[in-house]
Amino acid sequence: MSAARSSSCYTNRVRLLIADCTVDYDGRLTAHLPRATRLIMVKADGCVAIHSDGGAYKPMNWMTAPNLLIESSEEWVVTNPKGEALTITLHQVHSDVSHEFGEDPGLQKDGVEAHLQELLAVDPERLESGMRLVRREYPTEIGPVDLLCRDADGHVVAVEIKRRGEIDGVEQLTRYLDFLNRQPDLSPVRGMFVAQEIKLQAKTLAADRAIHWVEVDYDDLRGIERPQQKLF
Amino acid sequence: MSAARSSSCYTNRVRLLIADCTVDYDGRLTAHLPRATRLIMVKADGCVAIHSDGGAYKPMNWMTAPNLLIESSEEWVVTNPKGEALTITLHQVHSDVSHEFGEDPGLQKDGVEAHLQELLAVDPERLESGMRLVRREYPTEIGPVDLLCRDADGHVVAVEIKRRGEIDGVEQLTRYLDFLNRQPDLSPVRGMFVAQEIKLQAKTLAADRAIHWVEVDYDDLRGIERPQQKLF
DNA sequence: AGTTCCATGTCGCGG
DNA sequence: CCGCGACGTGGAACT
Repeated sequence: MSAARSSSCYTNRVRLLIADCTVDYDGRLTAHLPRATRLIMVKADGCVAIHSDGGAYKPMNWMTAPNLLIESSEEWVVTNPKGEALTITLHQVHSDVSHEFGEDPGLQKDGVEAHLQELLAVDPERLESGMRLVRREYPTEIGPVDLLCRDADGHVVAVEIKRRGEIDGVEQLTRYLDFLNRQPDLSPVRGMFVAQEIKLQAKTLAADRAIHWVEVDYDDLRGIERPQQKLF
Repeated sequence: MSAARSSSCYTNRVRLLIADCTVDYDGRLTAHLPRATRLIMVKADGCVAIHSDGGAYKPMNWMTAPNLLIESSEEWVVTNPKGEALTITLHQVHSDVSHEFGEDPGLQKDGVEAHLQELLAVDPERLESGMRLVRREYPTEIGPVDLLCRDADGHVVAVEIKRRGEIDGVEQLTRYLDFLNRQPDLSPVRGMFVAQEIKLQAKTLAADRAIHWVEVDYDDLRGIERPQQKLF
């Protein structure tokens, strides 16, 4: 039996196999797929995904790169350095094609939290008059605070930024405040919860904990970043 | 131009299109894919996924069911009831095949949190000497506590079980404790946070709130479940 | 339908 | 490489 060895030797190539197969995964959990017809996709980076005809974009089983694919006529064994293994038993192959893809220019995104944070770090006065940035991603024992600022009076303000303001964001900020207020050099620290849109529940909880909240308009902020756009 | 209308009219069928395309998504955010060769997958439930040749199983862009696909020769427009839209402009179609799949028997899983809970409910002494189970899924106003136990001294212990212990698990347990401690027949209730692996931050927060934490070994627990395996 | 919570989450960034 | 938090999280179970 000749076992072809192939890991990261693909180059911009996707292989699509439609086959009657049985699948076993043994790794972070144990899972088994009884025999049926499915799509097996092998991407350029060597990752393998087994799709059924439904259930959205998530495959039923998969292995992410980097991994090693040992392929014989009836069985594929995919293993990775973490000790996970995926075994695909091929009962009948209906189709096996592969296609060359060029380099992909990649996805361009807009409107995420990181961008909001950037814009507000540049101009904290948007949050409150006289606000100055101390540090972005200010570290604490239980995680980084999005923005640490000082207000017009020189008092420290911990700012938590979300795209959408929900109750767990207020919880997160509350935890930061608990820890920050134990540091004598910072205390008293007050909180500010910032999002494009804040749910009523979150506003209520914030108010109850004396945390100010601010809804910011993303397009307004962008306008500030590129004011020349408004001149024409 | 004839626009074919097709939403949930597929039956156990997957369509695979390999095409030079441009993609725009406008919904929860705005995203754009410049022109390149990609795989477009349409599943039986009408969901659409656009894959490049790398980057694990997650597609670069997608629309989950239910949605409406309006298809012309050069452009596909996928919309859903939430007002999101995916527009695929087809510059050149290299391949367009579809395959009939039978009914899929579905995935069989093992090793998830529910199983951990079962094993610990059978033998709570694994958590602490003298621990006895009062009830699994003990109901509170804000949700069920995984295990409610009594320790060797007869004090009530609320146990939260996770596969991996992170900070929000500690938050969840804290909320349960708040509620449980308001019940005079139970109070004082202490918390115990249990997982196969607990992150340092979660340990820190738990310790800060006087919540004990225990890391358990899943294979050990299974060994207890099937001790006969060890006899041979 | 709305909400909550799990997930083999995946992904990207900063230390 | 690990730790941490965001994500168009997705998806399932439960109210």
